[in-house]
Amino acid sequence: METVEKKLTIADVAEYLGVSKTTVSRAISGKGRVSEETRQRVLQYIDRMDYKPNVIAKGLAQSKTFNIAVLMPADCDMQELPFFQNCMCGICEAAAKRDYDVLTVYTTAGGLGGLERIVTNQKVDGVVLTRTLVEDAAADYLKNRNVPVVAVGSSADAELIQIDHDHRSACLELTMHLLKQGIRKVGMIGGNETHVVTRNRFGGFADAFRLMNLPVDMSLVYFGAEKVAEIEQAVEELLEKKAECIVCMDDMICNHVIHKLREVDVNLLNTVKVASFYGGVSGSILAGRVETVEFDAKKLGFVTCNTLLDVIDGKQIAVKQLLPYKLRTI
Amino acid sequence: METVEKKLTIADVAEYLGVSKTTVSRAISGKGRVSEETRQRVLQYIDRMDYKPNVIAKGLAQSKTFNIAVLMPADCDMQELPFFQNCMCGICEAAAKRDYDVLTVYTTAGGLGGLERIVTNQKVDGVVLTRTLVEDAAADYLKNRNVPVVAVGSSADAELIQIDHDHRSACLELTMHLLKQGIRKVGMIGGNETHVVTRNRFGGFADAFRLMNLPVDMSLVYFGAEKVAEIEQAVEELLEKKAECIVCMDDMICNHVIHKLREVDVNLLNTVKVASFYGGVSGSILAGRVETVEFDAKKLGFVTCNTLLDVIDGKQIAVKQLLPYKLRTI
DNA sequence: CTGAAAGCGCTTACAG
DNA sequence: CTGAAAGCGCTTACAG
Repeated sequence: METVEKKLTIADVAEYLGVSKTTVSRAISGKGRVSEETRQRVLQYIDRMDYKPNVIAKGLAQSKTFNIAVLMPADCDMQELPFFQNCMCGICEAAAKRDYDVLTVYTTAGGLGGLERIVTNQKVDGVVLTRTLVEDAAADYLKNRNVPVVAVGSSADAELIQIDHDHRSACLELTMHLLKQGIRKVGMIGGNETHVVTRNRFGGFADAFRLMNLPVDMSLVYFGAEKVAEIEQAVEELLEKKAECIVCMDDMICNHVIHKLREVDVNLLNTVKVASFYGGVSGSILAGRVETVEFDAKKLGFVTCNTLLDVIDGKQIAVKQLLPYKLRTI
Repeated sequence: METVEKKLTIADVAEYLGVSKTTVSRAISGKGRVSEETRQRVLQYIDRMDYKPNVIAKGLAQSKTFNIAVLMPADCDMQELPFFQNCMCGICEAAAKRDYDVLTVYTTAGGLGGLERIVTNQKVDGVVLTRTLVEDAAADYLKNRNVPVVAVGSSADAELIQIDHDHRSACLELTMHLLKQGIRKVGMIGGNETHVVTRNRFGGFADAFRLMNLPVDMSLVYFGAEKVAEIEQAVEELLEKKAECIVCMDDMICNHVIHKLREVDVNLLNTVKVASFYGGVSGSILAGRVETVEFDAKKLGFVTCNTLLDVIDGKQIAVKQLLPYKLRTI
């Protein structure tokens, strides 16, 4: 019933049109001179026949794979998952636009995971790191092998090409926005203090106070709030200390802070301001007047992937790129 | 400083050893006769030199890619994410073991997304569907193109090879376990009633009552509980109706049920039993004596991938495979 | 058991 | 502008 028609090859096209494979190849790729007339005949025919070049063969001839690998943490927790997922989505989108595909490789912190296999098997032209560590075995491995790498987020490694949102400036601007409203008792709840991103955000926070010639009250700053109980505890203390505003370092913290505030008093959000870094994960829970800096993990992935492909194409790339952010009230 | 040594090829190996490429190829692949002595010399040399065959070239020669694609929903919500993520992890693990790699393709319900590109570009040998729909454009597309497909979960499409946990038997056994303890007023809170999995689980629930010659009290059964408020509402009603036990359809429901029960009375878990289908997502929240049926999304992915690779290898495969489950108290 | 040769489907100097 | 030929790095009938 169903005939499995065999795939058309460049040879078939050439034969039918009475030209050489060379000519067909050139007409398609756009490299090398072909008369406009011949080009049109070729393009028209392949369009009509729905001919698609075999990317694998093309790759072999050019010593390329048209694949990139994305290193995903195998050990990330539920909170971080949406970030990586959105990031991945953006990467795939950018890759597809340039006819690249994306191989997923899982690694645990510090390990190489499936990376070695994929590299020695020569299945990718480059790699994007979605998580950078201080001692990054994967980054080192790739550097030694001369495989193009770009990282999502900030890394201390000055040789590693990296793309990140400008967390410091963002937090500076967010805080400034609060201070300019006359708010002085600003609380902050953040996660792991050793993370680069946490430090950058706090840096911006402190910058704002400095610019306004105000002291930052460290008794209102809480780091390491990773569990619900810790966050709620911090909120309680901040309320006791009469904080006028709470700056949250991420979605999860923000959600718990809002939840806690409402639990204490449904109308508390009218008096205590909440500000947050917001990845857009759980918008439905937020409903008050929350000042946010919005980040777009998908766009971050998109830009990172494009940068990697530029590197693969041999373009000169800035080592560090910072993406813009927007302030918004949600 | 750093010399970029060019990759060893089969020709280099052959030349060094003074044999033909054919022989080297055969020694490595194990196909075709080669004297034991020659084979050893080859294997030893390539091991010493750390030679790895170029998988792309191998693929071209065999008209294979050694890639599979995994279709991921671009529009899934946070609750479902861990399932897909774990599934993906298992798929990648199984693939790597057989020297395959995994391309990720995002699709929105009903669409083809990047699938078409990847198929016409001939970049994969098969596809795993992580979500099956009633009207599945992707499944149809692949079927028409004769590309091997295997689905995670249950599908109504009788031609589609599918792997799933045995939700019906699991829920039967779980419910039976409760009934045998003398519990009679069993409540159930489930999600979207139109999902195959929800129906299967409810089917098992009802089966248990039937086997015990007991009626199922539908006033204790709640479907469509997707929001927190709905779940909490259901819990309240079940408490009013003096339910002795609440069977939860998934992790999220279970977490909210436990949370709600504790909120009403910290010790309520001692009197009201909770039973749940459990993917192991947020164990830390669970702490009581909860009867669970545990499912392992990672293993599901692992098995599914292996099945797909078997299909690709031309093996005969059962259309439907059901994975075992375990009852546990956590 | 072993090898020369053709082939997988492209690209790209090189020559015309 | 166009093409014959060699090459990318493997595999695999076919012949010995």
